[in-house]
Amino acid sequence: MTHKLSPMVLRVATWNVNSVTARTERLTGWLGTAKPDVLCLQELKTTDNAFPAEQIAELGYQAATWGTGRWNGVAILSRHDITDVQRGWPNLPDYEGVSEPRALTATCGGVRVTSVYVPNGRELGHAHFDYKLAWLDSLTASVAEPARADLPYAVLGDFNIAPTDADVWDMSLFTESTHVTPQERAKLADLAGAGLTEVLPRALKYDKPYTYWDYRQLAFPKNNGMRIDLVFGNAAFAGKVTDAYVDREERKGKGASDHAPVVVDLDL
DNA sequence: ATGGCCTGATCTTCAGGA
Repeated sequence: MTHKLSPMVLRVATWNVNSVTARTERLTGWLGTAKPDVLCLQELKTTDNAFPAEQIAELGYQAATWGTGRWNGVAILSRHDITDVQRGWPNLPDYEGVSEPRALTATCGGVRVTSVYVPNGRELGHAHFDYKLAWLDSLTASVAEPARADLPYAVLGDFNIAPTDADVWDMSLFTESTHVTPQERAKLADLAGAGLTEVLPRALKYDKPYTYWDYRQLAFPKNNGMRIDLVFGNAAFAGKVTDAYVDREERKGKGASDHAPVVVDLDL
């Protein structure tokens, strides 16, 4: 009689919390109910010292953070030991001379993950849009090695790009806008070309798995959303996915982030 | 029901978000 080890089930998620300070209660609540093993966070909007590490630790989570203050900021939370933490990568582009905290990589729970907050781009023709494209080029260069590795690896986060027209509630409103241009979408194709496959989430309600709804104009009740929080995994990661979904329930109610978490379940 | 912006700092006004 053979003895078979039970498979390692792992839940990995990503969530743009739009200020971890304003969202601490929401975050701890979601950790308690969704119970992710690994959670990538974006838009901390605070410093490493002010990150609510104690509240996170009470729930059994370690945290690696890279936050410098008012804008940006990324983190990786894990119920397993976090090792090999890397802030950004070599040749990470600056914006106006500042190296912004938009990417953090770490190994935990048998997977390696990069939490990314891709620059917004602001407007077509803006210097920030060029920064966004250059930043994505540097991301693609950085994943070349882990994309080919045997260790499951994924880039998760707020890409500020809707991969297809179907990922926007009304494309007629985006004729001269960032987030939907061929240039931006080509960068996602480059990421796929480097060996990372997109993990597509299912929707918990309606037909579109949107991840972001503006706070204004009743966007959420009307489901005027966008799918801009994405997951790209290498073969060792993508091949082990058993389910993926957008937790739109977390977008409901008072004190919600304008983004919903994306959850990926793996059977390693 | 899920309900007409939110957050943090430059702090009563603004930049940035997307």
